[in-house]
Amino acid sequence: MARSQKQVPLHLDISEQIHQQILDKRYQPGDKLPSERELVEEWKVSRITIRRAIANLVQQGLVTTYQGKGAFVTKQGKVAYTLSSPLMFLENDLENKGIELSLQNITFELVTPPKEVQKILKLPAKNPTAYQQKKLLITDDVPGGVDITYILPELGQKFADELKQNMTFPILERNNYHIDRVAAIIECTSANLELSEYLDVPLGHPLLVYRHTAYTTNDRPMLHGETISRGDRFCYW
Amino acid sequence: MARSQKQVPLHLDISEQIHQQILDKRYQPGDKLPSERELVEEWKVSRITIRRAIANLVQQGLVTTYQGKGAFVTKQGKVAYTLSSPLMFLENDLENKGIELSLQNITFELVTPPKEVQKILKLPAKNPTAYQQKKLLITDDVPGGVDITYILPELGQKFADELKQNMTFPILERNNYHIDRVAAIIECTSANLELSEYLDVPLGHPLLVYRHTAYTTNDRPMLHGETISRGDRFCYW
DNA sequence: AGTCTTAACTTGTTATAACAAGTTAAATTT
DNA sequence: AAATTTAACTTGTTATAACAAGTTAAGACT
Repeated sequence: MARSQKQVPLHLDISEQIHQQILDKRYQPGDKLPSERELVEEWKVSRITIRRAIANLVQQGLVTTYQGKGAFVTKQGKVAYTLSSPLMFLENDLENKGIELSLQNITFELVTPPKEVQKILKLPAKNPTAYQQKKLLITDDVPGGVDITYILPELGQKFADELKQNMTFPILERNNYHIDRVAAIIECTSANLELSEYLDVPLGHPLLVYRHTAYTTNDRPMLHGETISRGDRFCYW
Repeated sequence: MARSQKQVPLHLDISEQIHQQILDKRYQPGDKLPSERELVEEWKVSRITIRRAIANLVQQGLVTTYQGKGAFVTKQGKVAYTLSSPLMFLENDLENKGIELSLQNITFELVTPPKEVQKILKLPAKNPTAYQQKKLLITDDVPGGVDITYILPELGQKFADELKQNMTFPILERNNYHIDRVAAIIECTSANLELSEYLDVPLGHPLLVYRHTAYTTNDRPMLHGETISRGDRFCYW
């Protein structure tokens, strides 16, 4: 088993070879990898090296580990958000694809938003407050995303109850708060501890961020927020 | 130093506290964290725990380590791709922002593409070949993205030299191959070994993927590829 | 002054060891 | 038969230790 004459660390060598075995279908999605003990014997290295090799695969999203059970080849499969008809209709959009979307309110409270948000929402310099809402987006009973939105205080107060149970944009439209324009950027981050717990992913897991600001007539901002979803389960079309 | 009554592993406790110190500006972007030896003394734990704590921060993109130098708080700062005017004009787009874009051809060869690509490009069942080009996108002398594109053989052959030095879309337009429509999805992945080496990021680093297919009249596909860029440096607008 | 060597740092890799904690199925008891 | 306990797995956490490899600056030598 001629190991590529050093230079490359062992753990990388091993994880790359297992990676190749996954590509070669020796281990298929859903399959359990050999246990750490077995891999230690197979490769004649210490457990720390095997654990690092598996960690490499986990970081690449190829393998998922469960304490007490084992390490399994990750099953892929992404759902596409449709962007062309804007995000407001996400609910219907997913429904068309046969995916059930439900919401769970995490927090809803009046806060002093961070500076950037104050600026975007054009809040008054003295007493700059807005409602901050955190919502968990659950698709097919699995947490798929988190929405963190800052809403102008008058709107937040008015629709507090509704906001806790429904998608934000349709509520405004229904109540004659016309959304004139949505400025949006799509980016990508790594899960921090809070997000990793909400979304049930490991620290650093890649996440898609849809950061948006909704304006009504005269370019007056109504809300600003970000919808953060699991990068392994969603994409924008 | 009442540690949150166990339950939470030490390395997480430590990385979260350092995270908080970064937010509190005790360590600012670009600053060097204390060395592992110093942190071991400060926290009275073993080096393995400190290393794990720092690894947590690295995975979240908060800290970058350099062998022999130390661990530094990552500097942020993203560049926005403009999507509304499609990607073809990326070059001008970045130029407007004062960013210099250069290309470096990695590979350019006739291959048999994977099944999905064969289908998308409507390649003939017998002898399904296309040119595969890998290009490195360099912004301000730093690798920022990789473009992997499959091009119909007749086009690839015709513009081989040009393709190795310039952006793909403008070449086609210049030569009267009109691009009628571009189907695109944006998603997010983790860096595998190959990408991590090209883009100089750690394994598993979040990456933005712009997967596109360009069609000419009559819905005839011309090329299909993906532009993969560092999630910490780019976003789509 | 300028170059080279070296010593003292830094992070990276790997081994051994022990125990914690979650899962599963066999063995035991009810 | 059903419920409970236990034993044997699994991965997760943490400590100690030694050496490899990259960086930096002080010191020695031209």
